[in-house]
Amino acid sequence: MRISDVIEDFIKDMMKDEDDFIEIQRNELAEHFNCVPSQINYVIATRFRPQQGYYVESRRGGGGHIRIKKISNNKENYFMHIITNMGDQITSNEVDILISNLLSYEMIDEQLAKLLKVATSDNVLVVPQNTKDKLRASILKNMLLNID
Amino acid sequence: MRISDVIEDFIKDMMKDEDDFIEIQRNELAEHFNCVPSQINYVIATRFRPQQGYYVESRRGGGGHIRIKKISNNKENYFMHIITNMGDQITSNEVDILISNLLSYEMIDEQLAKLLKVATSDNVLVVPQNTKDKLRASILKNMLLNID
DNA sequence: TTAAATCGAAAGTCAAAGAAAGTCAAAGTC
DNA sequence: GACTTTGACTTTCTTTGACTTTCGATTTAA
Repeated sequence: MRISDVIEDFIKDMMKDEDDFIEIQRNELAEHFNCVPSQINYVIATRFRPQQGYYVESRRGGGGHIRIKKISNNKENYFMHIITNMGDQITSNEVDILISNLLSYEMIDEQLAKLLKVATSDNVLVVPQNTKDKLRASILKNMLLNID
Repeated sequence: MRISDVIEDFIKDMMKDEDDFIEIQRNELAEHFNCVPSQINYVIATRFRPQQGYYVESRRGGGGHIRIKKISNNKENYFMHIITNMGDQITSNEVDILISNLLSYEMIDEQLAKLLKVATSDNVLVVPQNTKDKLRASILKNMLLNID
């Protein structure tokens, strides 16, 4: 069996018990599985993507960590559906439509709608035009993942 | 847990009770936490910046002290203060601290904190490293401006 | 008697060392 | 050919300590 799969299972096993998120130390975990630390990055990059329902954050330096959050079950249906089907780019127009759908189904309120809109709007994303849609998709997916 | 975080929490805890400002002795505090005095400077420099809503002044020599003042208490002012002091770049670490301040002063709730965090987190902003802080500032400012 | 020098008690600065995590591309496997 | 493993190198954040500056108090000198 691949070491990546073993690590994946191990992490998912940890998640079972935890409610909110789990925190790992990259080096420690690598040590435990006798692999190079960057293997952990690989596992996370391939098995814990937003599309798969995970949100990951980390901190370097002394006392650093990697934190992995699984989105809760009640969201898994609708939001996950959106996220998995979004692809890795989305235009600002498409976001508009998406948001107004969410609103009309009352899955989000006005305040939240505004924030989603702002955080993904063209004027706010101060990066080259041709990179906006990709960035927008990333932000949107991750925000949706984190709505209770 | 990092000693810097412990010290940060300790100071913030002191602030909770005080209305105007708190005063600490650098050496005394360092002694208390069994660290070098300059660690206190580090904590202040990284966690109590003006951008984060604090104003710090100090006095050397015998009977010296460090005084930390929390700026404003009312939501509008505080938000405006943050926004005007943010400059056009902000690191993800600074955002962390800012958010935890907003949270501890109950200016935002957990849900909102999570969204601010996510929308500005390093992993989510899929653009070149050297452009992240600028983009982050833009997103953050605009989101803050749109909180009711 | 008072202005200047001195002393000790703070706090400040800065750079080096340490402790994580991230990146990327080459090599290996299936 | 796609996925995985590996490792050298980079970046970020924290801790530490030697050295500097500032300030108030005290002593010294004119």
